[in-house]
Amino acid sequence: MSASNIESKRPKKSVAPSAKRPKRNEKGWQAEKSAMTRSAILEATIQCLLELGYANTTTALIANNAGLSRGAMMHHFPSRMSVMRSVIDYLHGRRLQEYRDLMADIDDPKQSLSQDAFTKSVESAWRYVNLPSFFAYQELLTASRTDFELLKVIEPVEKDFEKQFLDTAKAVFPHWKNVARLEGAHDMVQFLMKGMALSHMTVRKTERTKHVKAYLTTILTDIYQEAKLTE
Amino acid sequence: MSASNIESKRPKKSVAPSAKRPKRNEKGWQAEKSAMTRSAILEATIQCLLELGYANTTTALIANNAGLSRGAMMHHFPSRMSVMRSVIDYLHGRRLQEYRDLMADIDDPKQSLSQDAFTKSVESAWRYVNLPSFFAYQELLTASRTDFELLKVIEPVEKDFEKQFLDTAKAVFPHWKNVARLEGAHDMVQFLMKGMALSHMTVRKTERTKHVKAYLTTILTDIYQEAKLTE
DNA sequence: GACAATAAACAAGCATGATGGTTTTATATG
DNA sequence: CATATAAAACCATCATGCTTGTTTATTGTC
Repeated sequence: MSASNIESKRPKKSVAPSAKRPKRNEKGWQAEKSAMTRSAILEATIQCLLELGYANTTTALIANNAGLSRGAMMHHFPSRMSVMRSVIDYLHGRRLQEYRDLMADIDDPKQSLSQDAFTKSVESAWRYVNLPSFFAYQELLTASRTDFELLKVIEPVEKDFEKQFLDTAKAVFPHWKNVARLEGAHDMVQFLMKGMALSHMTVRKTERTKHVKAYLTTILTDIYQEAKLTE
Repeated sequence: MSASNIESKRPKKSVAPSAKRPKRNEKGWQAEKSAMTRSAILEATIQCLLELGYANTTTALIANNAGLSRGAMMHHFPSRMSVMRSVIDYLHGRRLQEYRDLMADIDDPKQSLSQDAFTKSVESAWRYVNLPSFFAYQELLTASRTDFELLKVIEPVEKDFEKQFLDTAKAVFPHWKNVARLEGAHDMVQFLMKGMALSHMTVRKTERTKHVKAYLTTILTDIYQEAKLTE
């Protein structure tokens, strides 16, 4: 047996989740620490999903990445799938939050929607599909195509997500009254962004991206103008 | 973990690739049989990719699906990666061919491009991203994000594919002179179709799909009209 | 003492690549 | 033509390493 493993087998304590650590003599210290550990495991899992993909995200790697032993991890999550379940829920909320943050303050409550508002929303949508959480979730979604267990978990979440996602878009554009047109525009944006994000553009990526985004902005403006006529 | 396959362990001879089988006393029978076996292995691999995903596509399952022993398979392809290499090349050609077939006879050589031509091309693009070969390739592409070995194989192929893909689109629309606009339109179509194909639309899938396709058609018409002005 | 958190060791299963051996086909030679 | 020999195709089995989930042991907290 040679020391072939470059990485230390010992869990590294480095990954302390970015939060204050509780003092040991406080009330509820144990509970809080437990929550922090859980959170660290979820973050570590997401990291693994991003760097290694779903298939290679093993329980050992998650534990190591979170800075604890595999046994400790299995104490918090009794199986690999149970970790994934929690990660899916975690990403569900996080992605919605990130989307809302990105889309905040776009529609001017005082006036009708301007070209500028659409430019901003397209840019936000593009940023959104480039977030780590998007790729991590996408990894789970892709795996669920051929993993029935995972599909059972992610399907209802996905359904709820799609609804809340659309509702958020509606909330962002309160001036846009024609709901059917708004939904159509929402689909256009999301499908385009997703298609771009998941395409391996081998040449002139930035220009093409820019061009598509610019054109999409004009499309949105057109749809909105037309929608206003049929209010 | 994966769906427990209750299939027989014994290789099934059923998967004879859809071609005439050569007579055994002919000249070059062995070579031809070898080619058929290789082909059967590639088809079996694609089948596995579709049904089980890249991670669960094991050499044992491929061999079983192709109707021969693992040993025999390892004779033709010395490693799992070598199978994937060949599958990637195989899909490369096949997908281009399928796209060309779908896009054949769209541009009327006698007249300018009609609305009908764009409707047809959008429909073809949609069919294209719903072919098995698209999903099989997508499985490989997704895996390559976190599998460096695979990435090294698929990257140059992807690059060549993108080029030939675009060239095909150009060849399909010889009347479309403004190349920059054509490329932009091509991107719009491909990103949209890809985004739709890879989205798990949980509600009103057919209507939304139909609506996006219809709107995309009008977009293409607009882009083309504008492109004609700047010829 | 009861319980939570952690660590370490264990057993079973699976996927991979490699080995050794058998059958079938091709080819060279008298 | 007959046949010896090389080459290709094929099959069964094995050793290794990895992953999972379980179990056993240790430490610290209420």
